[in-house]
Amino acid sequence: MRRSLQDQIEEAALLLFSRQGFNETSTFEIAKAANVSEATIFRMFKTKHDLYINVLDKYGRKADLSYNSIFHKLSFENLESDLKVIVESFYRFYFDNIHITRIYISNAIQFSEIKGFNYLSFPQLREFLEGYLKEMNIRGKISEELIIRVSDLVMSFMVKDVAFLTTFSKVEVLDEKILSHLEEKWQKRLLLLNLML
Amino acid sequence: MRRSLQDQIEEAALLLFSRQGFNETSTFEIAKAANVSEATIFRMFKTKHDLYINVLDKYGRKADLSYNSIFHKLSFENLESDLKVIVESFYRFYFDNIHITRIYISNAIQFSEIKGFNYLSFPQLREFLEGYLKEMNIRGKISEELIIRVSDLVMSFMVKDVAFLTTFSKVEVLDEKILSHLEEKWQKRLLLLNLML
Amino acid sequence: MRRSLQDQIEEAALLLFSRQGFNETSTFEIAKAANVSEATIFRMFKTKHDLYINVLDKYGRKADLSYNSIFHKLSFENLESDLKVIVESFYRFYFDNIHITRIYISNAIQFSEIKGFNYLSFPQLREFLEGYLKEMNIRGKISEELIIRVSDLVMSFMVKDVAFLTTFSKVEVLDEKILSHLEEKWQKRLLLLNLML
Amino acid sequence: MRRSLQDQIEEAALLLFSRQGFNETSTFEIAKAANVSEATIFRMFKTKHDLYINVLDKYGRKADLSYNSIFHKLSFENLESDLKVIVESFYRFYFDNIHITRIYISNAIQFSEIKGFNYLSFPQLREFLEGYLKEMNIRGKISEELIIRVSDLVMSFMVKDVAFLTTFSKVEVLDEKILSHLEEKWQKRLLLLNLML
DNA sequence: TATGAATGAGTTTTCATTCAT
DNA sequence: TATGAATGAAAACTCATTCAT
Repeated sequence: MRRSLQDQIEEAALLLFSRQGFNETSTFEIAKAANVSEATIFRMFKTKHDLYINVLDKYGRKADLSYNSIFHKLSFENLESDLKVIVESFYRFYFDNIHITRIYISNAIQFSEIKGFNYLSFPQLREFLEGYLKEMNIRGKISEELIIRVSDLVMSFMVKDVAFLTTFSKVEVLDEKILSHLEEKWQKRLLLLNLML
Repeated sequence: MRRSLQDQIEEAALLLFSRQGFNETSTFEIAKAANVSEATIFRMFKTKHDLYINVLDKYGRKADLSYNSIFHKLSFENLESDLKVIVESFYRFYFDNIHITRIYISNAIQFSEIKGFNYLSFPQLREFLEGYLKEMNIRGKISEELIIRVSDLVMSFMVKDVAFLTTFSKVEVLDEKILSHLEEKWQKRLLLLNLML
Repeated sequence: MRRSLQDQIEEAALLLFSRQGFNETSTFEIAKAANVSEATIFRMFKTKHDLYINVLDKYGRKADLSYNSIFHKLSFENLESDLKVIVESFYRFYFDNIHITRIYISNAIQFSEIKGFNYLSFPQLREFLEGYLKEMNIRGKISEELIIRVSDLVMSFMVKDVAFLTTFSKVEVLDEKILSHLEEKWQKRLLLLNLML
Repeated sequence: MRRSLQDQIEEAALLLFSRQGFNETSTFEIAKAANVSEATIFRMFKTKHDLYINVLDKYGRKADLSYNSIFHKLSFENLESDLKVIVESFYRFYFDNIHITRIYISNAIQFSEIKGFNYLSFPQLREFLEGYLKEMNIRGKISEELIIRVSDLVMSFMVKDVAFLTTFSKVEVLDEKILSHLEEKWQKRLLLLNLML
């Protein structure tokens, strides 16, 4: 029961911190949104800042890419079509974790606790990508030196897109319209990648 | 004399807004940093928000790329070496205007007045870059269709670097160490560009 | 317990608003007088203005003439002696509600929420008076056309007295001296009324 | 020239104090309305309160009934028609001096300097009225004891009307509509006076 | 003389946090 | 355990008043 209460608070906080920022979100608002009293929040978290860190940590950890679901969609034959699949999966991943993503991006300056870069460039995502590229190298589809270069490029485009969509454009849901727009962009980007091969 | 005082206030505000954000900076802090009373601030700017907008506008306008100083450094022969010059000039430009740049990047979510993207991708910088590429096209050094693709790529890398350096890493001065690190990165990026040619 | 605290605040506010006016009374003063912190006031009332309206409403409603206590003092035989009784009751009523009365009178200009005239001319008081006069008409003691004329005259004198006593003379308690002075005045005024009969 | 400047200030202050009250009117507003700097106000008047008193005194003194203009309109034959003339003159007088009148009425509570009653009941107006009634007594038109009773009654009605019109109804100009409404009221009031004769 | 510039002392209001129950 | 009640500290903002020029 208590667990559930703590969850309620953390969820409400996540959403509000994501939409309004830390200082713009009052504990009163969080309490109301979580359907508890302010006092309850402070019994569970020493300070508002504590709650913040807790939320970051919890949802940061939770954000976990399900590799298998991607793996079995890959051909390991055609780099281009595989990258399309990977890229879309990544976008979906970011937007499935939209709130934590946005907090990391937009509050990075004020809170040194956030090592946004690492999170955003998502070591795991990069790792996954590089894993795939290595496999492709083994299979003789790309040269070794291209592994890092391709992953750099792909992550760069991804991160930039996500940052701008979530902060400047305040997009919270990745609908069909946005997806097709991104697909178009990547059509051209993949042309560039083809050149590298 | 008055001008100077207003300048003091605006400068102090710029710095503090850049380092701490809008809501994390109190008018008291600004007053102390500018060596004036809070009342003086409010005589000159109706509200704190007014001061903010004013600072953005003033330093936004002030940020102006001096084209000539770059132009005469360009060979218009070797794309790679020219791009190196341009890219470094751009970095320097962003860091000469570090505070306004960071404000635009980090406060974009909360203030719709900020069209951070446009500013950051600096229409003028992009224009300059495209101008150069067009010239190179005329001189037969690159194909027409590459103009936009190259400029997109260059700006993407630039913006991402600047965003991460100024917000996540809180770098305020572009020292030799960072420059050489960036140069290294670009070494590889330019290889990629070469492939496109 | 909470009720009591709110009461404290409202009472302190009533007194201070009555003596000094709205703008001349700071929330700090009210808090001090009510023995609470300013924050408590603002938890209970969204704004200072809200507190003001609340006080007006609460004490305005509370001000309620107890008819019975007057009725059984009336002879319904002698108009003059009955009017003396009524008039004194009215004065007492106004001074029992001295603070709300004074607020209504003196702040009417600035706050359109206050329909001071209606309050001051106390529909209920006038109603009561007219009720009595109608009864006297039925009993054949006065003509019908005199009902409204007498009530007008009596209310006019009353309102003027109360307004001047409470605002210009700042009287807060209706002591014997004032009462006897008013009685004297009414001696003459009743002579006038006798002429009308 | 300076005289003119002081006049400007006093006039602006009179108007604003009348419409908004003392505390609701800032020296900045007065300065702007008077087309001078705030500093100029404080060179001429030690404090804002000084300015207030000065304005009251100046315009209080200035408010002066022109007896002659009324006198030659009186018949000294018919009390009723003469009173109509006098009463209308009085109303006009109050509204010609609307601002000072309203200040006296509405700020009386807060400023003990204002002896609003004396002003409002305008010793001179009452004097004039009593002077007229004495003359009528000499001419055998009314009994001596009625002099004071009639003047009391007339002044009571007048003062009440003016107070309500200027404060509750915020009337500033005595137009035909209001005048005819007042005339109607006095039609009935004069009936009452007739009874006294 | 007249004023632009500057401010100290205050105002209303917010909010994270504590505490008694 | 959960919370309603209470608040200290600070925030943005106002304004009468002073002072150098």
